[in-house]
Amino acid sequence: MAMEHNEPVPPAKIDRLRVADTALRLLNDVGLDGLSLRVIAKELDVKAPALYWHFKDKQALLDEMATEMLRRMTADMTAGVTSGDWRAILTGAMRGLREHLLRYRDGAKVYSGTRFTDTSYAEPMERMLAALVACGFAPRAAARAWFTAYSYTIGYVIEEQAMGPDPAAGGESYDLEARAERLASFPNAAAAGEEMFRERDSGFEAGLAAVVAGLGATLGPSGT
Amino acid sequence: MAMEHNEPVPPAKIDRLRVADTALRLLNDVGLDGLSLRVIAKELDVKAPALYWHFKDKQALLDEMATEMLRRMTADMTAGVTSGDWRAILTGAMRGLREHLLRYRDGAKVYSGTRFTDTSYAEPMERMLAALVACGFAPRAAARAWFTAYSYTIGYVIEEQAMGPDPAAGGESYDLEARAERLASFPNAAAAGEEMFRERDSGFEAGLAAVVAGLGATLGPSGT
DNA sequence: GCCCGCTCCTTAACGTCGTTAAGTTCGATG
DNA sequence: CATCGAACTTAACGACGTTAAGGAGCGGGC
Repeated sequence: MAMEHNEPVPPAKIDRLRVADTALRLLNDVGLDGLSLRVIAKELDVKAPALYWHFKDKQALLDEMATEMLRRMTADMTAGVTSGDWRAILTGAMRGLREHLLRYRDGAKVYSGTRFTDTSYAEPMERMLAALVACGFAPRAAARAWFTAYSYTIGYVIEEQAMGPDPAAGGESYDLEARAERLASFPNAAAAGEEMFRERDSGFEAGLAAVVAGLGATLGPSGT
Repeated sequence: MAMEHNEPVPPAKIDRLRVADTALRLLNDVGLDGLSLRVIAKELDVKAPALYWHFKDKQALLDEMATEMLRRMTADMTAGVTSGDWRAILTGAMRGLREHLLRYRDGAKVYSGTRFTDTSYAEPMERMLAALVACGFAPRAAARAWFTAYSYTIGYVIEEQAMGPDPAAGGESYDLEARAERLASFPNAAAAGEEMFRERDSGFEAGLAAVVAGLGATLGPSGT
């Protein structure tokens, strides 16, 4: 049992990836508003200014977080993107995108609108687009189809996460009764709230199915 | 020319609406990051803590800004929502939504995920949904269709505004040449960037047309 | 063996932010 | 005229992102 050279606790040097990983882990505890540099630094047993050795500012750290989220997406979504019909490919990709965004509190807010720190996004994107083209999409149509489905997914998850925790899993989140009373004279709008706030998974699927169907009809290969 | 009672400069009392209006005007100058309470207060010839008489915190002010944005949308989008086919109604509504979000810097970020301060959103929403139902949509399908198109639009404009100013109107925004070089081995992804970064208006229209077509195919009235 | 230079981090501090507490002004009301 | 509440100011707090200056540790060259 006697180990030579046993370091008491290896300080585990800090690099961009370890910082981004720690920040992503903290994100679920403290939320985006609570994610200060001092909090991240404390978790790394370091003082806040030390982070400026690895990142030029906080936005660069957030960009690295988004890039790391992307890397994890592509890491477990490599299944069957190269084959099968384009509908299954696109649907599966967007499902995976949403699923990963939901893993982190304010995940969609962190992810959307940030610029990736390297070109690691290009390879999975290339595979995706190449698959669409192989199915008969014109190259520009493939890009447009991808970005359209992407926009839908991002917008959906942003709204979803802004609503608070899923009412189907615990707390009631939004006071639906009081809402119904306020909207007594707007029956359709009141019912729409019910439709939107509940059944988030199936709601996303219904919208995604519509988007994919529409992409096939307007941008898709003419033959299929 | 002698006017009695001419106040030198009417202090123009402050209320929630005037604060939100001023903040929205400033938003285009300073951006969301630069929109501090002290800046807003200075524009109103007031000190920052005075705002706390009218709003419980900054988020309440942002909510009021989003609500005011919505009021302005509905104010000049009352045209022909009650009649016509649902495709034109939904397309027109989403076009108007995007157009208004683009009027303010970070408009989509401010708008998305905020909770409105009153029920002024319900009336236009009710009109919209009632029109869809009148065209043969089931009530829940109408709500789902609306929210799907809404998510797409929000997501699109968020990405759009995060890219920076429109390259078609002035500065080059993003270094497309360097980008092309970095993505030399990913031809489809490189071309997709071109497709997405340029032609924003027509890109939005193409995606919107696909979404609307898909909604008709999957959620729309069976007869039409 | 010593010193240089580089990497990585600390200590100290600056200015700004959202926010709170306490006090002031002022017009309406009794 | 006294009072009261609405609307605002002054002062201050703690936390934030960020910068400047410096120090510990360590490698390679003379």
